[in-house]
Amino acid sequence: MNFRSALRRAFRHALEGLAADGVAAIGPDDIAGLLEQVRETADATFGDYSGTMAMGLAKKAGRKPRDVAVEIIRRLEAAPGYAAVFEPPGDPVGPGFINVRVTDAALAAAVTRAVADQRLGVAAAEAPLTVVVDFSSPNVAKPMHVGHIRSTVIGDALARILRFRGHRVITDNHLGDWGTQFGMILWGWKHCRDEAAYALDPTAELGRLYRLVRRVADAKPEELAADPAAAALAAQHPDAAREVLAETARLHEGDPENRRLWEAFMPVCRGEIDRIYARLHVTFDHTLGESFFQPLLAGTVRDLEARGLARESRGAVGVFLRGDDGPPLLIRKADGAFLYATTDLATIRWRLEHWKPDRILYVVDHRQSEHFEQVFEAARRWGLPGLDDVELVHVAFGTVLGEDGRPFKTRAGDTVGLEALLDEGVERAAAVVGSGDEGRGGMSAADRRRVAETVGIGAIKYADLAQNRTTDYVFSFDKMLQLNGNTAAYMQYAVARVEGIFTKGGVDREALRRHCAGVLVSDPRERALALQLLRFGEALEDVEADSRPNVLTAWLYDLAGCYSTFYDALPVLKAEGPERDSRLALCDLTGRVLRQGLDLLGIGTVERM
RNA sequence: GCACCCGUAGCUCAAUGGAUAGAGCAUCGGUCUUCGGAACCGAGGGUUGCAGGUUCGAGUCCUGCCGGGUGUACCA
Repeated sequence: MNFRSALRRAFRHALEGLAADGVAAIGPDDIAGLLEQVRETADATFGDYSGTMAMGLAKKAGRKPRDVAVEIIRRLEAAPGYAAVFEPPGDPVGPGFINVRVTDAALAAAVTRAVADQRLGVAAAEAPLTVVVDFSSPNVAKPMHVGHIRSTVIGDALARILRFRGHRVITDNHLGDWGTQFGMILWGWKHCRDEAAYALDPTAELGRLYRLVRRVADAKPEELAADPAAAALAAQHPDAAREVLAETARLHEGDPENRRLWEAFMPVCRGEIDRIYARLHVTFDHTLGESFFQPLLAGTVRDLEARGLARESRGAVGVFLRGDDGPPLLIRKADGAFLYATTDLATIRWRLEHWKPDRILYVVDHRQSEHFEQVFEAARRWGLPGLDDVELVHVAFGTVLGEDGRPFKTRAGDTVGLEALLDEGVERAAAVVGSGDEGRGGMSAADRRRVAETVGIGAIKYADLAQNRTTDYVFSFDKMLQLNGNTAAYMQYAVARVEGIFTKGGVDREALRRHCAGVLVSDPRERALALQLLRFGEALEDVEADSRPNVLTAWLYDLAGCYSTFYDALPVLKAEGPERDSRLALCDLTGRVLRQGLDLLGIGTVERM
């Protein structure tokens, strides 16, 4: 049961009646926007939901806002299905707020049904869509670092949530496996490889070559001053930057040696990132990297040229989106190599042909917003069949900062490796887990390690997801591992507390779910908890609307708060009869919803911690 | 130069144009003979960077400033 959806249906009926009766000129296209003004109240003293459209409609109707509200209310009460679920709205409040309260009977019935429901009372989307989620997409030749975690964690959460909502979700890791970074490794391999080191630890050696050559090619004085090896190499090869690009171009042209090296290096690079995905419990339906689309690139450029969208300029080929003055979107370099814009355009076409999506989400750093604007615009002008009906969305996110407010780096100024970051999170979590009450410990060393892994990884993910993704965020182990506040550890603890009740009480949860006669919502704290539980589906709808997982974390945190208040004030195991069953059912549903919600965020839970 | 993003409590952050701008941390106070106290309840703390404007209503939209970040023709 989604109360908000039910109430919006009733409001739709009321507003259509208003239009039909000539009270206000409301067109069919206006209705959806007006219905968005039906939402939960900011303060429970106003009721559960409110409609605020009367104030806006007043001018259009040429009447006072309160009069319009009265007209809406009269039709709302008469709407089919309204009275079965909601109390009569009464008079408008203030300038024209229409406040609505769910009846206790309807609330109790709905929460009782949710207890017996596999989907916890969450209705699936009425119109399932095919959604491609393009996320993570690291450059395989570079070590994964803290910057990759946001795309990976946010993208995975969005995919899980959309899937639970009933959409057909296709996740794709669009690996950077064909760009200049490979030219760096190829050049490094040819000029300064350490074969013994490569035989021992290929990943580390490729990482060393990448870091070394990047410094040589960039030739920034301050970096070279700090790195004598790079400085010496740079002095020896003043033309390194150009040579690196040449290696990349040769790879793209099919040069046998570079191709052979690429094929040798790829499994090494893939193994490295797959290990991290396994640890994060992140999976993909497809991993179609840039190299996969490489055969399509020449045709993409030709097609865009043939349609008069792209043309040669200063030796390169670009799509001029803003006339001749603005910078073009380059799709082929003067040396013949293709760019990521080329790949992105070819990828859109390929996805359209093979997956027929309704929506494609690109979970990528906000710094690339201009790139995506241009790519989306170029794709529209390209006139690909079916593209007019596809939503292309850049799900942008901010930078990860250190506690000094600068981009997150080690003291030495290097980017922080993702694996080291996860290790530190788990290590710190182990210290926190170990500090708990020994009396109910009894956990083996293996259990404690498992719990620390779940809590540590969960803390890192949750901290990222809990923040509005559009802003930069400050990475702090101390804050994310706090046991209070909106953190993974607090949420996981809430789950463990619920588990504890059933263990201690020896309650058969399956039987409870089947036989619970009815949940009671007579106490305000029971009522508040029940209502919050039933808003799970609304929270997921809101996450989808703006691709914002922090809406779900905030809702889960509120749920945990409702539960704590309920549990602190009212006896559960010590209650008797129907009241005991009712409260146990609320506990059971809370535990399952918290667990499901965390699972949708890609975060694990434990039975004891 | 131009474009985009950001500026909210001491700190880290919330708040689809709605009602009294909310949490956590920190500070101070309270509850309870612990159904997991890793809890609960409460207080103080704000001219939402500044100045205008639109609106019944602005942290949110528009304009101009100030401050910070990012991007800006051949990296991704």
